[in-house]
Amino acid sequence: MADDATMSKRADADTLWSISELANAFGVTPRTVRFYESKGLLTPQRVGGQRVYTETDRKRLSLIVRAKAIGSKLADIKTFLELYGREGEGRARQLHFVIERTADEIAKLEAKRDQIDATLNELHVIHEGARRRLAQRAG
Amino acid sequence: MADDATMSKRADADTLWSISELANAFGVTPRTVRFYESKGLLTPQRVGGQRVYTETDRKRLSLIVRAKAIGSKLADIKTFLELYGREGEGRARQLHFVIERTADEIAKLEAKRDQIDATLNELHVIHEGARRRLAQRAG
DNA sequence: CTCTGCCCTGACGTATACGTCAAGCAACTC
DNA sequence: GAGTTGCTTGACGTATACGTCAGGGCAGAG
Repeated sequence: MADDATMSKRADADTLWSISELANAFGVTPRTVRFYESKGLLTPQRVGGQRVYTETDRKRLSLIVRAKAIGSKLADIKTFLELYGREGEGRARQLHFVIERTADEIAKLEAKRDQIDATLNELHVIHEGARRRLAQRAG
Repeated sequence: MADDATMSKRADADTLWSISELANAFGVTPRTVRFYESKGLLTPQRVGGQRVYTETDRKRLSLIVRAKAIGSKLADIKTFLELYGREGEGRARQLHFVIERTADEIAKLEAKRDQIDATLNELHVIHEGARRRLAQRAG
């Protein structure tokens, strides 16, 4: 099963990054990346003391950045990341944990999206109202 | 009783709240409400030193709480509130300001909603994957 | 008249999420 | 081989959003 798909993936999957390369790729600072590591969100390998990041680390950081963008706290993101890590494991309790936690997160995010939609509606009302007033004034 | 609807409406519009009543109504603490005032987000009237909140204040707090729930910072919420305040004014520069700021906020929120949708999709994949594994295991 | 309850204003403490030095090692360049 | 660049680990500083006393006032109940 170690086939072509695996091989072609490996070209990407084998790419390694330094801390500043990875940080720049996501518009954050090296300090931020180290901070995430100190919080247990990233666990890069070391080569002579220097941090070396793999594709897996990159994906994790990607998720962190996006989760932050939607207002999640780092502590929440940590459990969130653990869902990805545990998904592969087959034990029933792990699966139950994943199912419950994802359901929770889904509910939370959907509620958040509803709030955003409500706020968007209000903003549209204000926006269009102001535009109409300006148009009347000009006309 | 002259008119039930009018009366009950007036009762709402004229209802006054103490700080703890208002705070409890939104699940926050009086300290939080005072903090928002110190940041210029609320400007209740005073009666012998004591804060008295009207329906307008209540609506503002409602907006603050919701905006916070979707991850806005208090500083942003302040300008946001000012959009509501300025909407009534007719001066062209004010209208332009409102139009631009609302457009900005709309763009931001739509981007945020897209991020949430993307994350929701991933969560659904994880959730369903785990459920299938559990089902196979059971079956 | 004291007790209870709610209010007030500072002032200091706390959690989160980093930024900003400081001091030092390692590799490459000139 | 001195300088530049990039990495390392602390340690301390900062902004946000409050929590938590501390100390005091007023108003009604007993």
